[in-house]
This record gives sequence, C-alpha cells and structure tokens, in this order.
Amino acid sequence: MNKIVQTAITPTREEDYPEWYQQIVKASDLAEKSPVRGCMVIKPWGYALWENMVRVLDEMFKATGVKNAYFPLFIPLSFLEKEAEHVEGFAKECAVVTHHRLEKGADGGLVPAGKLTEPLVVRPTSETIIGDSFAKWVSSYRDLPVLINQWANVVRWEMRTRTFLRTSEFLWQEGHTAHATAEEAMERTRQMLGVYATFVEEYLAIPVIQGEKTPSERFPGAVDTLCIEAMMQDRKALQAGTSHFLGQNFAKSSGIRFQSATKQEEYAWTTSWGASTRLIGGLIMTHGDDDGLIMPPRIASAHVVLLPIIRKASERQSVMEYVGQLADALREKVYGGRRLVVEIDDRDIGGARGWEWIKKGIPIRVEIGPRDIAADSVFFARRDGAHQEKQSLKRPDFLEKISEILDQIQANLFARALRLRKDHTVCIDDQDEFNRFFTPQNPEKPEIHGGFSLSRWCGSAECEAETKERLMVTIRCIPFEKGPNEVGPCVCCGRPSDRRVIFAKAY
RNA sequence: CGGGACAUGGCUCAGUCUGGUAGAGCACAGCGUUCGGGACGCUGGGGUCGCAGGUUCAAAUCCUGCUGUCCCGACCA
Repeated sequence: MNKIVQTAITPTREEDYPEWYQQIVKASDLAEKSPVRGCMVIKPWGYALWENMVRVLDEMFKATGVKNAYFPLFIPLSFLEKEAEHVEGFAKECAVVTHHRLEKGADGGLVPAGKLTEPLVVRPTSETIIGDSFAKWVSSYRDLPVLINQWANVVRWEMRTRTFLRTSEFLWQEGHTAHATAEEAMERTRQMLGVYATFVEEYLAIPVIQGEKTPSERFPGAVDTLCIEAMMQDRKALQAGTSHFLGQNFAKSSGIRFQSATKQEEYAWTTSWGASTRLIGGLIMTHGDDDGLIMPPRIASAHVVLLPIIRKASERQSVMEYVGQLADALREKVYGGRRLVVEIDDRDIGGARGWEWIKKGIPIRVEIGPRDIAADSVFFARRDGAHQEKQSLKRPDFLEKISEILDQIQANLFARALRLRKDHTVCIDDQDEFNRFFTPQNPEKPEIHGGFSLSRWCGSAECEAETKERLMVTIRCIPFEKGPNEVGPCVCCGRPSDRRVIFAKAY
C-alpha cells in the first residue's frame, strides 16, 4: 500500500528528457493530441496561458505604433512563387487546397470535386499576401511606415512534430512593416526583437540571448534575421522569437513602390517578426520540474488555487463561505497588470487534488481548513519550492503580501533559469574540447550534455556545415553582446577569427 | 522522407511465441467511511483488441498490405 512515488512525472528529466516533456504536457493539462496528424488540441489551461501571452504582446506591439489587421488563410500559389528564396524555403512544407466541393463517391464516401483553377496554399507565413495589400496601400513616402500585425494560425507540414515545439498547425502573430529607408526598417527589426526579449524575460522568466542568425539559418527571403535564443533544461537551444530585415526583396516581388520626397519611385524596405505557441514549449522546458509544470506568475493561467479542507459535512458550509470570501478578496488584487485569477477546488479526491495543481504549475496553493479559519490564517505552498514546504500567514498579511510573494516566485524562476544557462555556457577554443563537449557518453541514448559554447568562427558556411554534420551542433546566433575580441583560431578550421558565436544543439 | 520500436476500455499494460467467446491496476459513476500531502470498502458503466484483406471450424493471437504514434536522423519557428 505504501507506494512511494518520488516525483509526479515519470520519467524524470534526467532519465528521459523527451519523454518527460511528453508526460508533462499531458499531466499539466495544457494540451492533448488530436485526431489530425501533427496537430494539437490546446486545452483551457493551456489556452489561458496563450491568451495571456497574446494580451501582453499585443499591448507591447501597439505601444510601438503597430496596428492589428487580418489577411486570408489562403494564399494563391502564384503569390508564393514570386520570391525565389521564399518558395524554396517553404515549398516542402505547404498544405495545398485544390478543390472546393465534396461529392458522393462510388463507395459512399466523399470525394473532392470542383477543381480550383489555381491551387491555394494554406499560409505557412504571410509575407506574400500581406505584401500584395501593402502594394495597394502605399504610393507615397507619406504612406510610410506601414506597421501591421496579425494574430493567426499557420500551417507548416512538418515531418516530425512535437506538441507546442513543432506542430503542423500553430498559433502565432506575424508583424509586417514597410519603411521608406533601409535604416528605418533595420531599426524596426531590432526594436521588435527587443520587444520579444523583454517579453520573454520579464513575463515568461526565460533568459534569452539576442543575436543575429548566420546566412544559412536565415528566414527564406530575408537579408538579415535576428533572434532570441534560450537554453532549455536539457541544455539545447530554443529559438523563442525572430525578427527579419527583408530588405527590398519582398517589396520587389510584391510591387511595394512609393514616390519619395525627391519624386523618385523607390521600393519600400520591409520587415517581419513572429512569435508562436512554441513559446509555451519553451516555458515548459525552462521551468518544469519532475513534479510537473511551473508557471511564472505574470503569465500563469491562474495565480492561486484554494483547496478547502472539509472533515465533516457540518463544516462544509462555514469552510466554503470563508474560502469564497478569501477568493473574492484575492480577486480584488491586481498583479502584473491583471486581476488575480483564483481557482477553488473542493473536489473530495484526497491528496490527488493537491498534486493535480502541482502538475498544472499554479504558482500558489492554499489549504483552508477549520484550524486556519479559527486562527484567521492562510496555509499555503509556493510551486517554486518543495511540495511539502508550506507556510502560514494571517489572512490580512497574506492579502497584503500576495503580490510580493508572486514577484518572488517570478524572480526566483528567472534566476534559476539564468543560473542553468550560466552553468552550461562555456568559452571553448580547442577543437578536441569542443568535440568532447558536444559528444554524449552514451550515443545509443544520449544523456543530457553540452550547452552553449562561445567559440570562434571564421565566418565560412563550410565550417558551419561541417560542424553540423559531425556533431549536430549549429550556430544559434552571433550575439550582439560581444565577448572578448582577441583573435584566435576558428574552432572548426583553425583560421584566425575574432568573432565568438554561440554553438549549440537546437530544437 | 530514411532507420528502429510500438498499436488491446480514458490511462498504463498483461494476454500473441503455443489460435478456442476480453483481463488487471489506475481513472470514471453511485453509496458509505474518510480528508492538513498521492484514502478505503461495496456496487456499477465502459473495449467489433489501429484499419483492410487472407489462412482457419475458430484470429487480439498466424500471414500480407495500409494507417497512426513514439524514438533516432534529414528539414524547419
């Protein structure tokens, strides 16, 4: 009977990280598999998290002058064909609509009928169709800049999917802007990357490194791609947001032209930038532990769960009344720009009830029983602490300190994640050491190993490709923040270089 | 798209080798006892064994094909 379970999630991160990820998604009630290949059902607990992300990001975008709009899900094939690199980049993963009607087939089933004259591509991204609109909207430099964002779903027919990290359909926002000068467009590209970095660090409590992609890792059709990279607990890198300077590539293919102040006809300079439901995957892999998810308070689906302890039926009414009043008082409080979200769970399912909320990652669990009511105090546990660590506060003190406690959790999660990244970020100059760093002890079932290596790179695509081929390690970014600039050998070919880049295995 | 593993109730799995009418634990529903860290008893509901063929008196079990899932690659947010 004494089944001793040490962790709520099996296996642990250490035992089998990919499997732990699958299990935590299930146990935390964020999402589940759908009948559709590669697509997920985002459940209310997960969607609330997304809604919070949307709300905060949307405000941040608007604060920079961006306005929302919506463009079609379907993109004419001919649009996609306009930009050569773009086609090449996305052609392999496009879902294509070819018919517009279903008819009864011979075997009683439905078969597509009514072939379209031009196939429609389900948007993998919207540069081309938004470019078409921009071309109509822009005729003079006075029309610029155009600053647009859309919240949408996109489809990329992936070969291998992982819930939240890579699904065939996902939710995201894509910002698209057009400017009169390259400088202004480049500035916007950087600005939006900064928005992502601020959002991910301050709300998701995920430390990121801002940098520039190498040419081989650029968005198809971009002149320059900027990104934020985060380290997950298995020490692999996750790209958490990207911002692209598209030069005049899409302006030329879509015909976004304007007359300048000096009466010259010029092509506009465009940018695009996006962040997706993948951020939820990043949040899970940054903060989750072997007991389940841990949600940073500022983005959490809910902040507090109240768990009434009812020993006798006769106590029920008084306990529930007290709990209801505490909930009301908490809901008056504003934290991180929104009112506290409080759940009350009075199900009679024993200790399993508390564990469910641990797995769901709610920041604070409160137990309210007759003893607490008698003392007018609140007995609570923080999700960022050990599950048996609980403290008691007088109710007025709890109400007064709740924001402070949530802030502590938020700060603690960020500090922990930053610590992990620091502990596994190294400067490697020697090639043998580099190889050892990225080679698992057990190649059959690789253990958690490696991390971020700040190593010199000569700048050649060959060295990049060779490293990827040999070790499955790629250059995640060329960080904006320059390290020590002394010249030394490229970690791959030995040619001199003063540029350190982040090498890592990636999602 | 290559290489491997797997597919039996909501979940985890047994049963497959050796063919003979579908099982367990957990979860779920009802009742009672419980409740401050993964409760217990009784009762009950729920599965055309991934799909399609084939062999056979008889298929979860043997054979063929397909589909899906997971892991490892290639590709990508």
